[in-house]
Amino acid sequence: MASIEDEIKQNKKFESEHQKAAVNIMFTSSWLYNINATRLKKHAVTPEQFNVLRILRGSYPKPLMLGNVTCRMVDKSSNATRLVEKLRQKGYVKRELCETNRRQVDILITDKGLALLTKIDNESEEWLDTMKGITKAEALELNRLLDKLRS
Amino acid sequence: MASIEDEIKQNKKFESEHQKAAVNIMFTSSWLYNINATRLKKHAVTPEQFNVLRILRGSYPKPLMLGNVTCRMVDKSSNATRLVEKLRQKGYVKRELCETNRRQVDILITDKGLALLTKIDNESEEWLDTMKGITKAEALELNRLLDKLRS
DNA sequence: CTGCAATAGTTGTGTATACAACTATTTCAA
DNA sequence: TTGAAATAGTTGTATACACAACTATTGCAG
Repeated sequence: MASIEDEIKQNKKFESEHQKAAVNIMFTSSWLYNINATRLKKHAVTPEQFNVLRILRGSYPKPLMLGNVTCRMVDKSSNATRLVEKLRQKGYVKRELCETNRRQVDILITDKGLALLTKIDNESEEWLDTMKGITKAEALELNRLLDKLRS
Repeated sequence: MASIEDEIKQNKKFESEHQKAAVNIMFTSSWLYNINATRLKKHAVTPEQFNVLRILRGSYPKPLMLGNVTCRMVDKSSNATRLVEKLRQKGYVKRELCETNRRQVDILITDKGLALLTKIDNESEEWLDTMKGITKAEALELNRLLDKLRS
């Protein structure tokens, strides 16, 4: 079970190589997402919540305002508010009202949040295995093609 | 704004080309999805509903049982029931109880559903434009790399 | 100053997905 | 023949996203 035609049991050929590539990207993304979700499930966080935590670690020890979390997310959305609230309930992040600009909410990852990421990092060899179907040179080429597609 | 690092405003480099490729695939998938969703919005169907309609057209005039719709979907889910119900309410599909196996529900696209797809096909040049950032040869290479990654 | 536009975030509604528990029907082995 | 397992689909609950309407605060042009 390798080709995208087999994966989605498509009888007819795709209309074009370009259309096939579009479907292939979305299908492969879904495949990656599900592997990731399964791996994170034992820690009771979703891929989206995990992504937010990594963004906050990238800024640590400086907090990030909510808008700067949003614009760094893989899937942009207007829901950073609700994602952050879920993480706050679990004790992984803190919310602080900004003194100098009272419209703004600063988000900071807690020690508990950092510890969770460290634990997940330590067991992420299996996750890298997911990507080992292609060589480093091929990954490089894949990145080049995807960047070019979007430009 | 081209590279994936810029898109998600990543300060540090990725740990590896492989990890970067994983993020890049998911980001590009989200980018494609949103373009597609916007294009379909004027017809009041979602990309998921559109995908189901195309699957049913692929089988037309033979109906497909629900399970065979599910396994052809880009995003597998246990919700074909609910997607089909939305399409039925809009008059784009019909549900028929199968005579020979009463567990099974056969789904058939209606004339109205076929007409909708035809209309959307006719205006899909803009959608193909989305993919024209890469050449046909590059699309072919992209498909090869994605299929290899998943194998 | 003053009030309008811009900025930052929150929330309601509709849609979709993940998972698990559930009903109904069919198959098949003891 | 019968009852457990397999198959096909439905539904409840939790999570997340898209969009739009909303509050609150800040900035700035006149």
